[in-house]
Amino acid sequence: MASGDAAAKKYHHGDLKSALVAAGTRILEAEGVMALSLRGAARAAGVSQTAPYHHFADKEALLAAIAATGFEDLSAEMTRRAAGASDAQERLSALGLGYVMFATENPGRFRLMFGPLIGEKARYPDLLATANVSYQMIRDAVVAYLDARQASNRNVDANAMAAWSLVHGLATLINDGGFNADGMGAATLEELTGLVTAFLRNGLGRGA
Amino acid sequence: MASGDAAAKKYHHGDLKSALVAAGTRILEAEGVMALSLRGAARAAGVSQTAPYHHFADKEALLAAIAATGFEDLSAEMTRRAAGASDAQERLSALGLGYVMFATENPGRFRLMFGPLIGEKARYPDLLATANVSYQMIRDAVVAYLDARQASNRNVDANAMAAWSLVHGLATLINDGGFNADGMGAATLEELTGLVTAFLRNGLGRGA
DNA sequence: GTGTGTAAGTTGACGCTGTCAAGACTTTGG
DNA sequence: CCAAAGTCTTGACAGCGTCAACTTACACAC
Repeated sequence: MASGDAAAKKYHHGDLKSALVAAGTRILEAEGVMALSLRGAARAAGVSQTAPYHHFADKEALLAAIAATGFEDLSAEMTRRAAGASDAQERLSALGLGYVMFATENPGRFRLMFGPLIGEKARYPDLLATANVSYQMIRDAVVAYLDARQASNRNVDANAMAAWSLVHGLATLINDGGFNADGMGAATLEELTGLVTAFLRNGLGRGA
Repeated sequence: MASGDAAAKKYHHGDLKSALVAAGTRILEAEGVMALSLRGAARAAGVSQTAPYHHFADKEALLAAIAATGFEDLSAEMTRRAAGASDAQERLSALGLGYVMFATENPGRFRLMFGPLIGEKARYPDLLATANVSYQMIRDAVVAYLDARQASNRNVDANAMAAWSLVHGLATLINDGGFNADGMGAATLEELTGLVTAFLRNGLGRGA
């Protein structure tokens, strides 16, 4: 009764839930949100159209699961980028860069994570939990930054939100905004990172 | 042959294109993106399901038209807010506040304007044009701000992008992010505005 | 004014989607 | 070893975007 090497064409798939999330992610990044259908994911996983309903309540639940893995990967990317940081400011910049990099390398998932296709995010505890991990990383880095800087405004939540807004807006606008379109800014990613760092430190227009 | 007071049940609607945009906008804001269908908009406008195809190439074209009116209203809101500003910094803050206010008051349209449902925005000249008007307002205000401040970094596009990112990220996160959900920041809009202003001026943590 | 071309509306149909109902197979626990 | 629970199936329904073919109304040339 050893299960063998391949999860071959058994009647019971074995791990259909993960397979659907993987297939959905692939379709999402390859062909866009509009092309991601529950039936398509089921086809890609080699099961019938209604099999997913034994693992997800509806399409939105699958989207939420995909988004949750997105937050996991986002946290991982930020962790990786910030690994070598030697002080609070370097760490905050590294997190921001990781955030933007994840967004530009996984635009489909990033849009899903923050977009309107998942109506009530609060209904998916896993999604909320993974999202909170990412947020706490930023928040903690902001706290350390404010400490190291002996900042005058210690409203941590507000400052964290401001820092998050900056990188989130940048990521969103690179993906969805009109950048590169007809006169809108043409700065490189490196320039932007430097500018964001300077912005964090000294305000607008005071960069290197 | 006077046309009378109401655009009654004539065979020719008269201004179906505008009616579809209006109906679509109403549905979008009232019931969300997922509930916005071409057939539904046609029903709301009192015409058959295929009538829209005489005015829009496909559903995406209708979405683009709705998004274009969104940019018009965004520019109008920013103009209104900035009307009383007495210096460059006040004006920039007012524009930012107008931006966030528009986003929170018209979340459906805001998401449509920047979201993935309109695949190739470059294919809709009207959309690009109206979007550019909004962007130029911000950009011009940033130029004035940098001048007034005798800023050291005069890379206008990069600075405009940074400022835009800040307000855009804030608007997006308020609408779609996990704010108010389980520990994520709970600052008021006023606090945030003040913080953003201070952020622009002096960097993170240096606010009033 | 009449006639004709074109714009704007119609019905009908196609394949696709999300989802429900009911049945068949497979694993598992007593 | 059998029953219950879990997993996957086929079949069906309404709604969607879109195409094709047809009809109605307007607008301008004569």
